[in-house]
This record gives sequence, C-alpha cells and structure tokens, in this order.
Amino acid sequence: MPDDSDFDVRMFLPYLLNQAAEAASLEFQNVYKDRYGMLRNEWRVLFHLGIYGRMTASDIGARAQMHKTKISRAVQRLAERRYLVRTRDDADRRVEHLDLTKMGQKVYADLRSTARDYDAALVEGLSPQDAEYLRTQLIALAARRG
Amino acid sequence: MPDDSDFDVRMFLPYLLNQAAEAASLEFQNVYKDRYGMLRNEWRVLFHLGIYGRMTASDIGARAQMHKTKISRAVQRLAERRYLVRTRDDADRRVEHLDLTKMGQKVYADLRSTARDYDAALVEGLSPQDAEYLRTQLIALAARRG
DNA sequence: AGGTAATAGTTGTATTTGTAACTAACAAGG
DNA sequence: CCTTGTTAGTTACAAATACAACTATTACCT
Repeated sequence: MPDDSDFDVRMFLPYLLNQAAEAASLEFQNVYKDRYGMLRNEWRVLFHLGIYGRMTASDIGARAQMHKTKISRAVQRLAERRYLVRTRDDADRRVEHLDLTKMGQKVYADLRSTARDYDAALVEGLSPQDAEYLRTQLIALAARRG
Repeated sequence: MPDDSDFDVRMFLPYLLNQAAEAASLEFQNVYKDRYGMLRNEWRVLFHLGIYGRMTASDIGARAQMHKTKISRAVQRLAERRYLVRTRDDADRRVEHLDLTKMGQKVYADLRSTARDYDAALVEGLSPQDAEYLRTQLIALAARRG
C-alpha cells in the first residue's frame, strides 16, 4: 500500500487540465456560437478543413481524434448552413470529400483571426518561450496512446 | 485588419487544452466509472468533501467552479449510493451540510490513491520542476476571471 | 411588521452526447 | 462469383448537460 497522504487531488493533472480547458474555451465558445450558431465540434471540423483543404470525415477523425459520430453530425449541420459541400468519391462510393464553401472559408478566416487575438490574450503573462513550452507539453499529453 | 496568416489554429490554446484534458481524463474516468459507477461530477464532489470535510453545495460550487445544478444532481446520486449524508442546517434551513460516510471515505481514499499513481504516470517524462510549472500555468489559466 | 430582494437548492425541458447497432460499399480468398 | 471481413459513414436510443424557471427560506429596508 503506497503512502499517498501527501497527494493533493486538487493538483491532479486531469482535474487541472479540465478546469483550464473549460475556462479557456468559455469565451471563445461564445464567439462561434453567437456569430455563427456553431457548436464546438463544428468549429473543429471547420478549422480542419480550413487548414488542410479537402478532407474526408475519416481524415478529420484521425487528425482531430474525434469520434466519427461527432464528425457525422457536425458535417451535417455545417452542410445545412452551407459552410461546406459534400462530394461522393467516384472510385470508392463509401467515401465523401468535404470542402468549405466560399462562405465557409469566410467564417473560418474570421474565427481564425478572432482565435489568434484570443490566444494572445491567454498567454499574455507568459514569455514566448514559456508559451511555446506549454503548448508542447499539452501536445505530448494529448498524444498519449491515441 | 491584423495579419493572421501565420497563426496555426492547431496551436490554439483552448484546443490543445481540450485535447490534453480529454486524453488525460480518459483512463481515470474508467476507474471511477467501473469501480463505483460514478460520473465526473460525482468524483469532483466526492474529492472536495474528502479534502475539506463537511461542506455545503454552495461551498463546492465556489471551490470547484461547478454550476449548482451539476452539484445538486451529483449530490443526489452520491446520497443514493450512501457515499454521503445530507444534514439540514438548523440556523438556516435553506442550507444543507454534506458529509462523506465511512463508505464514501473509503471510496475517496481508493480513488485518491489511484489518482496519485495515474498522475505520476502522466508526468513521467517531466522533471519535477517542469511538472510543477505546468500545474501552475494551468491553475493560472483556470483562474482567469472566475 | 410588510414588502422586496437575495440566497440555497431543485426540477423541467430542450440540446447534446455516447454507445451500439446499422446500411452501404469495397476487398480478399477460395 | 460467393462468403467473410473490413471500412465509411449514419441512425436510434439512452444518458448527460445546459439553461431557465421554480420552491423555500432568509435578509434588508422603510
């Protein structure tokens, strides 16, 4: 039986990560929600398409570590709002290619710009090196056996 | 119009935080779920009572930044499972004091011990100083206007 | 005291999510 | 070709969440 009398659960990393993530997401969530009626998963799908251009749902799932049902529903809503279009692959008709529309690209550009400012505010108190280091740590944590 | 052509949304802090938080929570979530049928909010309430002893729902809300409806429902389920007992305050009958039962304390002790091991595995690659620094940054982010 | 506002906590309802089961299309081995 | 297995994506239903409205009790103010 290990001695854990000195372990303070308030310092438990998953807890701290959740608290920080929730707090950090809060304001920006309102941006894409209020401006474009989007949910978080939709914003994620949108920005992946913005970065990478044409992708399939599976591609996005692999990149963003999102479950396919989340993607399916996000794509559905983004298509309804005409932020993206779906194109069936001729060679393999199970596959659907997703492309942002002009409107979708505009939304992406706007949100990316806002995200940039918001991100700058978040790391305001940190040196560029410290901010960079923080991101690196988070990426490493996220990559743990995915 | 600011130049944001150099901003990579994949490095957006709220995104990285969410990815890391999700990955970090994943395994431990199964622990309290499989062993005790608990949800995350219940685990949070439980460990606050484990740390601080007797608290009210409002106290927990203030400490954990949880909305009162989450707490209300978590408390309800914890009470059903006999992990805590509720006692009405005589002086102010709106208030309810919450105390872990013996069983609740055992569950807390077990989960804290498991959390400690799991936490150690998460920061395995980091020096103690780096791990400490990471926690400090996360706390600072979580505290942004709360 | 009497009326208004604040606080503690709960409940109702509409959304959202998670899990599993499903359809459709392709692949591979006999 | 035909069976078996795999992959892409969707759908159904149960569970969880968010937000607002609610009850009950106390506080404040005149």
